[in-house]
Amino acid sequence: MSENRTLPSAYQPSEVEQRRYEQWIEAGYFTVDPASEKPPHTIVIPLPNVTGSLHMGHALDHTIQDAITRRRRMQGYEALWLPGMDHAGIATQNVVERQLAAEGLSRHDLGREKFVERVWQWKAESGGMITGQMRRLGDGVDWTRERFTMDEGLSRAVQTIFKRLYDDGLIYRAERIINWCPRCMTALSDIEVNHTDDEGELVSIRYGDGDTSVVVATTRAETMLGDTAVAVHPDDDRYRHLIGAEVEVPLTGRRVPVVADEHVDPEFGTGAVKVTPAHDPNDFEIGQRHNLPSLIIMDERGVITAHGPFQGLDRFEARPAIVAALREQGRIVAEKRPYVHAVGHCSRCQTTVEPRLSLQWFVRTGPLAKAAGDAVRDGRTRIHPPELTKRYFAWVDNMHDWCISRQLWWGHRIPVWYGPNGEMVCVGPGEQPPTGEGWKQDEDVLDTWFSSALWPFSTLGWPDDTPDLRKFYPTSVLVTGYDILFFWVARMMMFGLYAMNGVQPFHEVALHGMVRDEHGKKMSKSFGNVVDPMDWIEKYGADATRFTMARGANPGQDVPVSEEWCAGSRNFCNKLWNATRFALLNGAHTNGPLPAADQLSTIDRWILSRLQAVIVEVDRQFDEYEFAKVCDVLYHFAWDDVCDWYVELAKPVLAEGGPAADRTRRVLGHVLDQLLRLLHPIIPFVTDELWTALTGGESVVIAEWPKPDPSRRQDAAEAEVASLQRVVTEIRRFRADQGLRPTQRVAARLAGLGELGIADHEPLIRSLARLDAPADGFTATGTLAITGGVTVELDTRGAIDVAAERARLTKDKAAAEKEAAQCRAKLNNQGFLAKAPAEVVEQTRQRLATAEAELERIAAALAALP
RNA sequence: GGGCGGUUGGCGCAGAGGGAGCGCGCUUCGUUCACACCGAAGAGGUCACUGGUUCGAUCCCAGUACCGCCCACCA
Repeated sequence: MSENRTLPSAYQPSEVEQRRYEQWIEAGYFTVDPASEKPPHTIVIPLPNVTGSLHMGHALDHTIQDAITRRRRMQGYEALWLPGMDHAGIATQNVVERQLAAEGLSRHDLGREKFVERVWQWKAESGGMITGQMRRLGDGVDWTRERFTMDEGLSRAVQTIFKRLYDDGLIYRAERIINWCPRCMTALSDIEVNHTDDEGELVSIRYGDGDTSVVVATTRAETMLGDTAVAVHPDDDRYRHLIGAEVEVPLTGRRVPVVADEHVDPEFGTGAVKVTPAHDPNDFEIGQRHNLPSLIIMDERGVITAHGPFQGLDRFEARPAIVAALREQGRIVAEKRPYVHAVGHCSRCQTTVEPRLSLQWFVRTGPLAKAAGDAVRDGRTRIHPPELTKRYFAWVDNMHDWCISRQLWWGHRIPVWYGPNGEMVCVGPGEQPPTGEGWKQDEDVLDTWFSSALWPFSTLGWPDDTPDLRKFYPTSVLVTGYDILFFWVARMMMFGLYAMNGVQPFHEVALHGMVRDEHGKKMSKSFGNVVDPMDWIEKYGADATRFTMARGANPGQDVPVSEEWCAGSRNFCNKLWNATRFALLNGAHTNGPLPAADQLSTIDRWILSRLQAVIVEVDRQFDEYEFAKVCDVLYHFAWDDVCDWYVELAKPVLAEGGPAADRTRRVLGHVLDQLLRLLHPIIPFVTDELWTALTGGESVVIAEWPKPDPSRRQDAAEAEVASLQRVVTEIRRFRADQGLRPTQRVAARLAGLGELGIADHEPLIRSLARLDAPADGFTATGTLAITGGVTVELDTRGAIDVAAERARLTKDKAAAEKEAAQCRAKLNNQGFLAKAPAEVVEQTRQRLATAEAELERIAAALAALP
C-alpha cells in the first residue's frame, strides 16, 4: 500500500543517507548466507591501505562494485561484496616511525615486539577512517566478513602458502642484485620502483696504462671502487687484443681482467664497460658468466664502506669526489657530458634506488606466471576491456622472479628458522619451530603484496575448506584500476591458481581508469586539483557523487570529473525526486496488476514500450561494464521520456479523472517503480527513499530487478508518439520564431493530423502547444506547414516576427536542399544501386522523399508569409 | 629503446562502413497547478594531416604530426 507521504519539494540527501544506511545494515541486506540456494555472486574489494582514506579513485571503484553487487542481489543472486584492508607494510611502518620520531624515538629504541604492538595500537585508533567513509558512500558490503591482511586467519593462509611454495621449490633464498631503498632500508620488488628520466653525467675514465689501457664510460663513477673487470664485445676489433689481459683500476689499484661479453654494446660510449657485479644488475650477470668476485662497497644507507679516502661518504657525495680525484690523476679523458637516462626511485619515498647485492627470498615466478597467462589465454578469466589483455600478457610472460623479503618489522614474518650449523627449516602453520641453542627465525617480513595476492580465497577461509570458500570461490568479477593490473591482479592469478589447484580466482576482471580533473589532468597535490569525495557527498549527496563517477566510467578509460558535473548529477536526483513527488500527489500507485495493453491509451502504451527498451538496454550495458551507457540510457529515459513528455502528456488525463486517469495512475506508478529499481544500483539512497514512498515496499535493495517483457513492445504507439512530438515541437518552434511567449495562449486551427494518424491527440497537442480553439473573429495570420501534411493556422495578431520566420525557413530550405542533393547523387550512382544493400537504398529513397516534402512545405510556408 | 591508446562543436567525452551525438557552457523566451537543482526554442563541428581500399570513409588500412600511458638492467 502506498503511504502517500508528502515529500518536500527538494531532495535533501543528508537527511536520508545516514538513516537509510543504518536501516540496510540493521536489516542485514548485505550479509550473505553460504547455505543459500541462490547462485553466488562474489566481489572482493581491492583492499585499501589501512593508512589511507578514500579518494576519488575509491569512489569510482566502489561505485562500480556496489552497483554490480546491488544489481546481482536484485537479480536473485547471493551477492557478496567482501570488504577489508591491507596492512600496507612500508606505508604503515613509515607512519608509525614518523610518530615515534616526533617523540624523539626510533623503532630500534622500542625493539621489534614493542614496535609491532605500537603499530597495532595505531591501527586500532586511526585505522578505521575508511570504514566510515565507505558507509557514507553507501557501500553495500558484508561487514560481518570484513578482513585485515594481518588478522589471524589471513596470517595462517600466508604461512600455509609460503610453506607449500617452499616445499615445491617455488620459493628460494639467494644472493642477488635487488632494488634497495637506502631510506626505507629494505629491498623492493621491481614494481615498487618507479623509473624517471633523470639527468646524469657520463664521464669517460681511462683504466690501465700504455698498451693495456682502455677507456670506459659511466654515469656512476662511485661504483668503480667495486669494479672487478672491464668488459668488451667479443667481436670488437678495437679491443680484441686486450681480452684476457689485466688492467689497473684507478684509485683502487686493483688489477682486473678484460672479459669478452655479448652483453656489451660496441656502439655505446667507448664500447668498453666497467664491471661492478655487486652494484649493477647487468654487471652482476656478467660477473656470474665470468666468475668475477663481487665487492660490496656501500652499506645499507648508501654510504661508501670501501677502504680509502672515500669511506664514509654518501654515494652522492662520493661521485663528484671520485671524479675530482680521477681528474687530478689525469684519468678523465673526455669532459663529462649531460646524459638523460632512466633512474629508479622508491615508490614509497622517491629516494633513488640502489641496486644492491644481498641475500633475499624470492618467488620463482616461471611456472606460476605461465599458469596465470594460460588462464586468460584459454578464457577461464576474461579481461574487460579486451585491449588490456595484451598488457597483461606482456607482464606475465616476462616476469622476473619476485623478491618477497622486506627488511621491516610490520608484516608477516618469514616462517623460516636457521640453525646453528646453517640448517634452514620452513615452519608451517601449527608446526613447532625448532628449539634449542642457536636457532633463530628469519628477521624479515614478506612484501605486503604477498598477502594481497591471497585475498580472493584467504578472505573466504582458505586454507580451511569452509562453506564460504565452497560457495563464493571463484569470485565473479574483480573490479579495479588498470594501474594495478600488475601489482595485484597478476599475482592473485598466480597464487589463486596455485593454491586452489588450478581454479582461477575470478571469472572476469573489469578494469576502469583513473579519476582525473575536468581537463583530463591527473589529480595531484602539486597541481592542487585534488578533490575529496567526502566534500562532494557533504555538498551534493552520495548519490550525486556516485552518479558522477558511473556516468564517466567507460571501460578502461580515465574518468574526468568536476564539481559542475556533480551538481548536474544532484540535479538529476532532484528531478527524480520531483517526478515521484508529482506522481504521489496525483495518486500514482503500484497496486494491482498493470492493465492489459488493449485497455491502455497510446500514451501509456508508448511509455511502457519505451521502458521495455530501456530495461533491455540497461541489462546489455551492465553486462558489458558500460556504466557510462547505463547512466546515459536511464538519464535520458527519466528526464526526456518520463518527465518532459510522459508526465506532461499525462497531466490532462489525470486532471480529467475517470477510468482513464485510474489506468494512467497505475502506469505512472509502474514506470517509476521500475525506473527506480533500475537506478538503484547506481544511486541507492534516493531511489530507496522514493521507491518505499511510492510502493510501500520494504526496500528497493531487496526488490526484484526488472525483467524484460517483450509483449509490452508497441512499435505503433512509439511511432504515433514520435509524430505527436514532432508536431508539438514544430509548433513550439514556430511560436518561438513568431515571438510568442511560451505561455501565451493563441487561437489556432489544425488540419491534417489524420494523415499522421494522430487526430485523436489534437487536445493533447493543443494543450502542450498552448493553442486555443478558433473562436469568433479568428484570423489566421501565421501558417505553419509541417512535414506529413499537417498545417496549423494561428491567430497571432499583435506578435508576429515575419523576418525571423523567413530567416528560419530559408535556413531550413538550405538544409533540405543539401539533403535532397546528397540523396539524389547517391541514387544516380550505378555503383551504389548495384552494391549497396537494398535497405540502404530504400532508406535513401525515403530520405529523399522526406526532403522533397520538406521543401514543398517550406515553399508553401514562405508563400504564406505576408 | 619497446608496447599500447588518443586526436569528433568552447570544455569533457560517446559513436557506427551509408542520415554528425551526449553532458556542461552559450543565445533567446518563460514567475503554468512536480522540480528555477526548472521549462520551451536555438546557435555551434570540412570528425588532426596525407595517401590507399570501397559505389561510398569521420568510421577500415598505411604513413605523418602532436598528446598521453605502460613496460624496460644498455654503462
